[in-house]
Amino acid sequence: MLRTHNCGELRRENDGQPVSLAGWVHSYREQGRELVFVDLRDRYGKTQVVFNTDEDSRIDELARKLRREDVIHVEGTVRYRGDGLTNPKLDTGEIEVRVTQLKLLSRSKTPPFEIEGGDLPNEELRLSHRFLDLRRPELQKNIRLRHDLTQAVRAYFNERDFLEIETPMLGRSTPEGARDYLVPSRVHPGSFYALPQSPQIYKQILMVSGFDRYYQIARCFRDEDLRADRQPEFTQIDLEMSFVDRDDVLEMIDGLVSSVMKQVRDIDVPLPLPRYTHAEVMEKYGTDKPDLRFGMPIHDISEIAAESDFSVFKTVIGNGGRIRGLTVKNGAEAYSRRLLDVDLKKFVGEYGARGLAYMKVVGGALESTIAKFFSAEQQQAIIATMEAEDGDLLLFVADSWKVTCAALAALRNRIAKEQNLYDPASFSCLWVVDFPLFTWNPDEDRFDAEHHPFCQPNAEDVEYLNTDPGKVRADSYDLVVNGYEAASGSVRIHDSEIQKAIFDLLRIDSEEAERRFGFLLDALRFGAPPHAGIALGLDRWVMMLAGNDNIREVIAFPKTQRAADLLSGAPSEVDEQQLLDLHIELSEPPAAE
RNA sequence: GGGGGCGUAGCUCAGUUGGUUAGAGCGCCAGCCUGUCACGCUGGAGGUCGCGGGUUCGAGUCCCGUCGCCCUCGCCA
Repeated sequence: MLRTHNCGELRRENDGQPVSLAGWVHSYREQGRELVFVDLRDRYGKTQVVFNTDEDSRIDELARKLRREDVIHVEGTVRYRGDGLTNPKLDTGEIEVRVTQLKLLSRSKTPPFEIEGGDLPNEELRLSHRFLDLRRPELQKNIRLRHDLTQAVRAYFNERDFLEIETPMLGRSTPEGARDYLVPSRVHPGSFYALPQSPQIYKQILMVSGFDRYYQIARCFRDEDLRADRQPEFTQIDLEMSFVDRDDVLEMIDGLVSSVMKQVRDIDVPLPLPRYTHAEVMEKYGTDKPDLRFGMPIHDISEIAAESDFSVFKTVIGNGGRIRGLTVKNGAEAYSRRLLDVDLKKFVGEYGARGLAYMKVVGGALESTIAKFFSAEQQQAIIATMEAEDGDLLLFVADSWKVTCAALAALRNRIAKEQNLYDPASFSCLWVVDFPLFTWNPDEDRFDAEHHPFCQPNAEDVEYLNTDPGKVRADSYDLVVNGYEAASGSVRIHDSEIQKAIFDLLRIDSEEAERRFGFLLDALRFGAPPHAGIALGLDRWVMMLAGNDNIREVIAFPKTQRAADLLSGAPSEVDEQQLLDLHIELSEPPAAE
């Protein structure tokens, strides 16, 4: 071993002890020719080491050549620094190591950015020099947190009879859902594997095989556009249970969430986590993943507006639309006319809203350019419906149901942030249940599965399967944390006849269904237990627990928005021979250098 | 595919209505300094203003195109 201690553990009690340390030169301070201080750093902390000619002039000579990020090994003696000479900012600040032997293990080029202190460099540089970026304490902390979370998850499931089972990365492409990452087969010309979007089918088959309780920290791949909270490869905490119903899964995850939050961040989560129906949150918050760290629900004034003289609202209602809005408490003064007419209007426009109407509540009545279209009685009705008081600002979107949802949900999040309506360090966890089983796809003239095609219809709604499929609720559930989808799951179909019926509704004919999912259908015909499961987005959980809003901050080697790895240079062109082996011919030659 | 933002020294940024030799802080290099710890002091080096084209007597600045990064809509069973 090169070291007896790490750089974060020496204390005054170690005074006089001979030690050896190794690490990176974090900073370097020369005091005249014969006294040199170095803060030596490793992932445990920093320790000041001292070189002094009194001890050995050769060491001192070498010490003066040290530069930041050089890797060195020192031997020496721990010494209390002396009264008035300690540094309270360092855990090891009461002591220093007086060096008697110095060895330069590795020289460092001058780093392109500072490891600590100063403004963060742009992300491009951070990603191309990720090995340096990862030395920063923030990322070290995040990666550590990720480890802690993963271990807490494993411990929780291991204690409850779950088996951790791996499933294939090279699988079959199922064109439903997200775009697949494809891997060409060398031995089967013209055929491709797909990287898993999730281990969905395999884990269901594991239930059929009798494994009863499965979990996996599973890497998943989706070739879709990236966002701040989305990477093309990401990690799910995936699990599946047999002989359970919805509530069993929800309770299991309630326990997981509270246990993990307590363990890794000492956060107390009251159980059970509240449950809302999909219909309820869409009506109240306009989204299936509401951030409930604050209130500000959506209110609907369609009925009042229909009776008013305001033709813009009446036309929308005549076309089957809705007039819905938000009440910004004490917001009347907070938003200037310019902000409302330009910024916020443009903002809701991104979600398809053609306009943003606003009113202020002043002296118990409405003040607005459109107030004149509403009678005194209607104004009172609006104030009552919006639960508004003097000084409040009312914001309205008049549009289709869908557009009012999207625009107001986004607006609600934006305003809450701007108005500091919540503590960003707080947590709100909730379940959303009873999602619709299908959504109508007008482009393809058919229904699409809202969750995935293996989701069990709610028993009460089975009668609508043939008459009104849009009405059928699914036995599915999402866990929402701070406005993020943090987990998603469902009770699965374990009857091949029902599964076939669902495929029919999705216009996947039996031949096609057999071709795509035959192995699952076949498995379901050999004695499938009722089963249900869920998958949690590990990266998002770590991100939230790290107090971050960017998933790249909790992934060691993330990709850019264009799915490139700036460190390794992936994706890259390959040799002609590799393409030949894979029977691949490029339709367009790559651009010349 | 659409919308928005950014790109000037190694890093973070400033740079006026288009006008002399493009600046600052940090970092880097050299020297000085025996108790520093954001050390201090003195001096110095360092620029394809992302790239290409255009307008102009003159472009970091204006116009067109293009590349990269970020946010976002669509997309993400």
